[in-house]
Amino acid sequence: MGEEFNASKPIYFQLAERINRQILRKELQAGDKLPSVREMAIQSGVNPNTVQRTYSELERMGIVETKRGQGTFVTENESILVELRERLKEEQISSFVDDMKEMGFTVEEMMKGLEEHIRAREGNKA
Amino acid sequence: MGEEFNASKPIYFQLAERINRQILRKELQAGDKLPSVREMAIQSGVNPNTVQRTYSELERMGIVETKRGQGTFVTENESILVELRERLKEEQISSFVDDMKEMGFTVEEMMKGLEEHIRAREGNKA
Amino acid sequence: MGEEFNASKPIYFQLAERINRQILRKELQAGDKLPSVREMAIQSGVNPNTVQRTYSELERMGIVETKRGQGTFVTENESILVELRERLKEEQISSFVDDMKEMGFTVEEMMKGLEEHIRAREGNKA
Amino acid sequence: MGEEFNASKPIYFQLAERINRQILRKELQAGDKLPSVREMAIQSGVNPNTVQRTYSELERMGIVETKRGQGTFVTENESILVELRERLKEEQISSFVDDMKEMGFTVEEMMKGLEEHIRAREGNKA
DNA sequence: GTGGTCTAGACCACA
DNA sequence: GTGGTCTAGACCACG
Repeated sequence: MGEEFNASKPIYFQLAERINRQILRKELQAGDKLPSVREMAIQSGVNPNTVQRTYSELERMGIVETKRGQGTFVTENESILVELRERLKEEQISSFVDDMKEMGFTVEEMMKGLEEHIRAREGNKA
Repeated sequence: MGEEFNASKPIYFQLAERINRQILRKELQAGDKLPSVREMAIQSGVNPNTVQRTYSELERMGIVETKRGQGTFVTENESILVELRERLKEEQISSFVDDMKEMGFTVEEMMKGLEEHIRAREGNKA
Repeated sequence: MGEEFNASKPIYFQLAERINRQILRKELQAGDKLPSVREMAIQSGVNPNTVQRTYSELERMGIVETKRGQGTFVTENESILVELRERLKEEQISSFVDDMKEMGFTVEEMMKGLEEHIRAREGNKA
Repeated sequence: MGEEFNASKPIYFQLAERINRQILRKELQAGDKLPSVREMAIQSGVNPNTVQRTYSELERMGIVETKRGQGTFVTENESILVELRERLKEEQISSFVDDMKEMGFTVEEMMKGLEEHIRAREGNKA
């Protein structure tokens, strides 16, 4: 049943992250219906209240929309999804750069290391 | 009392990571004495056995050397420290790339995003 | 309850030696399951944590592999077992030669004594 | 102050072994005076009664002789020393062979391994 | 059930 | 004082 949850961040937050990634990877597309709160609770092994909170957060961010009596859907507003994509990219990059700096690496080392890493992996694309 | 520990990775492991980063940042230099097991236990708020395990792991990796009755010291073998630096850099880069790919980003997006991020931060150097 | 432990070397280490010898003697073969940590603790009369440490060391050496929730098994990688055999043989020989030299015996005396000892024991094979 | 004592064998016995080895290595020769009980007790960091027992055992074996009012001396009876030498050699060899057999090695492997070990060490004689 | 981690508190050898 | 080992007993994640 997918990955388990981490104790360091709130579960509702991790669940939201997971859904966001599914959207980014196009596993969930604009307009797709999300599982119901109860179903998602069972799938994820968490309390329905937790799922409810996750959906609320996602709705607050404009990523999903709830239609009374029908369920929760990925927004059809593509620009929001584009923003989401940009925001997550920036977060990831930002924490990468911060971590590297915390370890004493210069930006030059990061860029050079990244290029080498990618070049080395180019042969065996997964 | 320094940062707290995360529940997702073993404490002894996180403590080792922390020390490794201190070494990378030259806060701990070759030959420097680490706090005694008991002292580090108090500083970190963990059990002395846990610190002991951390120090053992670091010793197994060659990063640290213990002198009986005297304490634990950062190895004077600079080449090991250089290797450590390279290994941690590669690990960090590797997990960054994997995470980004998992989120559906291409290598081009990563590189471009990174460059932009760095350029944007160049003005207000912290 | 098998043999008792010696006070001169750590128990976890002696237990590892014992298991290594069982593997060399083919009492434990590649792929065989070792007793669970708790069971081995009872059999050996030591604390489960001590057994855990023994198993960890063996795993670090590649001699044993753990499958979560299933148990600890002798590695199927035969070449590691061959290496183990060679390493232990060399260690045993090395300490024998060193001890003999420390007692003032020449290599000629060692070889000759060994040959005689073996020839004398050849008649009454145990 | 030399090596420490092991908890697995009685201290008086280990002390006797040590003295025997000194005799084998000619550090103590026939007729030499051993340190007084009190002095040896201090040198070795053990109780004088323990040293006394060691000397008694050595005397029972004919290896040393006590002269009232003068001290304890290595026997002048060379044949006893030769016997000692032979006995210790045989003990060492015997336990080596038993250990190797316990680990599943054949006598052929022992001999071949020993020869190779010695040949490899011939270049850099200590 | 399995192995893995952590704490508390003890004892040891070494210097 | 230092690090190293051991025990007792607890809790966890995984299957």
